[in-house]
Amino acid sequence: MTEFRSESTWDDDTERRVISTVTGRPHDLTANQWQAVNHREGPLLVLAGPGSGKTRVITRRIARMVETGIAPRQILAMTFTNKAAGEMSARVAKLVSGAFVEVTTFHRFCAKLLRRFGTAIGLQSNFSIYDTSDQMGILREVLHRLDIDSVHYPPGKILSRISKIKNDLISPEQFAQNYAESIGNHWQAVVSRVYPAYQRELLAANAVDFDDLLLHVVTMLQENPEIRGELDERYRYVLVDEYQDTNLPQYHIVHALSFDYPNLCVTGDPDQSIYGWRGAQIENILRFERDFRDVTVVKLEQNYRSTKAILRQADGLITKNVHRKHKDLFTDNPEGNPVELWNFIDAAQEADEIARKIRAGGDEGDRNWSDYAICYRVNALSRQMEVALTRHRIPYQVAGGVTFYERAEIKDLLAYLRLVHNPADQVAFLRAVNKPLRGIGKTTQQKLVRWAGEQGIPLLEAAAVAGRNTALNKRAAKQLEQFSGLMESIAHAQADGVFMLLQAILLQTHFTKEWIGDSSEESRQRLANVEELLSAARQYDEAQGEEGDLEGFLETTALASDLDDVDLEAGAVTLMTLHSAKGLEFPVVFILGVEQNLIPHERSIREGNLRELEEERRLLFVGMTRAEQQLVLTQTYRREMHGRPMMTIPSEFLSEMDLTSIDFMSGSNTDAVWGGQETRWTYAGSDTDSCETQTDERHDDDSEEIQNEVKPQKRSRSMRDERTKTLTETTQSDAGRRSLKANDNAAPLPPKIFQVGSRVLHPQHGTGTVVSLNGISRRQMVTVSFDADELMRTFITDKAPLEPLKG
DNA sequence: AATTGTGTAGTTTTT
DNA sequence: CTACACAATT
Repeated sequence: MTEFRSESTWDDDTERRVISTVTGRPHDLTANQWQAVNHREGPLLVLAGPGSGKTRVITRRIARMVETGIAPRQILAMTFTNKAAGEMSARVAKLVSGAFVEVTTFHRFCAKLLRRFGTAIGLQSNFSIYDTSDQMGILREVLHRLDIDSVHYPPGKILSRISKIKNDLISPEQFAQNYAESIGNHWQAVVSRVYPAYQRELLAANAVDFDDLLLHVVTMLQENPEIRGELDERYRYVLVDEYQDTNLPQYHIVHALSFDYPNLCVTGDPDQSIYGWRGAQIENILRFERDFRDVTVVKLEQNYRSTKAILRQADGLITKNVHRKHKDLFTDNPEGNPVELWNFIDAAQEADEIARKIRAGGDEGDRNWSDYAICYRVNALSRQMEVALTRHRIPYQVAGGVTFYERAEIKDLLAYLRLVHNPADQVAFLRAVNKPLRGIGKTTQQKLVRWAGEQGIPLLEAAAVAGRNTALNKRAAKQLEQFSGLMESIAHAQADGVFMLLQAILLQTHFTKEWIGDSSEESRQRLANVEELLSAARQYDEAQGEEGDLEGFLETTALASDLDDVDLEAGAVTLMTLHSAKGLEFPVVFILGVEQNLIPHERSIREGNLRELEEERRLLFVGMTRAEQQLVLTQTYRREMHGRPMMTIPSEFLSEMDLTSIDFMSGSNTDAVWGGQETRWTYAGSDTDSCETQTDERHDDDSEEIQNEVKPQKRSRSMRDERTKTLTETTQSDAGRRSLKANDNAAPLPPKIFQVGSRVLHPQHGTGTVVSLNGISRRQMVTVSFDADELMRTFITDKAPLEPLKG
């Protein structure tokens, strides 16, 4: 036993002083957590389940390192989001006052490196950072010049392809060469022309896109071993959070900084890898132990967040993933309420009932609005929820949407700032040049772009000498020269800080002139936005003191995210996608639309690959594990998809859990039990009248269109008698349904009871054995393996002429 | 140069 | 159905 050592440390959550034990381990850390916190030299992998106190471990570990004598400047902690970086940074600062530890995002860190070392790869230090709309601007120019039709080749799609290629660390030259050497399709042909041109334009504009921030750093580190060595030595202790979400460039960066000093600590959870579609490589975390020698692995499996009931269902789900490292999730928390599955007729009812429930929780006084989160797979689902919350007068915030810095007038103003800072910035020039309107229209702009391209000079320079361009008419040339003069004057304005510079711009350009006299709501909003930008600039200046440089301000605006201003204590219900919910926690969580084609998303089903399906499962897992006390999943009977009402199919994930199903579809309830699952059994007879399923017997190429569209009732009888064909095999005519209608006011038919393994009889297919059950209530489905042909067929229990056999 | 019309596509999006 | 981009108007 080591010598008794008395020490005390700050509890980062409660600010309570905690006394250490004999082992030196603080009371508020478990043995595993302490092992991670106390680890010093060598690679460390922390596999942290949801709610296992991962952030605490990281911050405490950083504090511990500083306390035990490591120079703060040798520590680098990297996260993905500003928010995570901000929180972590604040917690570290609280633990070790006075010591500055660099806690930053990957992108910010890379931007910083490029400002310093970017010249090594042909970038000037005042480069601009292009967001998606800026990228579009460049790309449109490129497409126009290459005479590529943007209808067949949408810029957005091209960009995402380029992004994918970049994330695979393939340079334009390599891509073009690969294409030349192999038989490519027309998309590759286009990309092999566009990608190099796009990249050239970016460089000419002294600009980088988000991917480039990482990519250029990788290149810079590869081509300059001395810089890599210097940085490796400087950052001797590197920590990376959410390592399961790193992509290839990030992997290279982290490794490049951990070669001579492999004190790399990564934390993450393979089960929460949900950004594979964006290039994140779950393999990075899975192979960590093979990437380094002598890796210490710490597993944090105890959950401090959720009830036993919630954790059990989440764990039950995630264990269905085949490609997975085993983890034993457990909690000492109470059992809590069962996880519920609420069944609704449609999205309107779904939204209304949830709002009603939240209202009741708030009114009873034991819940705050901010206790609730409503999550969904796609943003489109937020709409009806918003309507319902508004109607019930419940305050809410939607994570996502348009970032402040992406609003038109703000981007316009920022374009001036960017142009001051980086006169080569083409997108900024084109944005600013005619706002406010000064008669420099599209044709003039195109002529200027062409001419400047030929001359090989930036647009601003070309504008300054526009008189020499014979293609331009006199008037246009004069306007351009005037604009150039204006920029000159702004750049030389006696401006101390960003705030004053912005004021100079507003003054000299008469930016707000057209809105000032106008009392319309739109103008009012725009002026308010401008005010807000001014105050953001002032705050920035104050925070930075005399240093208040333009570069830093622009970087902050460029790297801002719409998640940054989600305030968890805002006293409002939070609406967000399952993706943006990662890392958050709420007492009560609703997950909307747990339906096939929504989650798992239709795309992941269509691709038919397990990898994508498993990512969808992880996504649901992430959503479920956000809940502390109460978790509710919902599904509806029909839902509008792409504007058309469709019958839904229960998510296949539902059958992988054991949820308490509650039916909101009608008032008349009869209890029933299936496969040990308690269910409120309902027939919504009156409602069945208003909708009808339709056969999808087309065999054209469009047949990937999903399942059964709901049609209004005015259909011929013959149409009504056609068979329903869902994704599943199915259903007998609606004989069953008709009898139901006749029985409208009579006692409902008892449900047929099937269990996995039980024997059944089908009039056409003969006898068989039940293989699995899926779905609930009226849409409970049963998959049967038939004796005759050994084929599996799935039926909607309630519609198929399938009878349980005894024995 | 702004307005109106037409067509088309329609996940998720830490930066 | 709706949002968006682009084209064709005035």
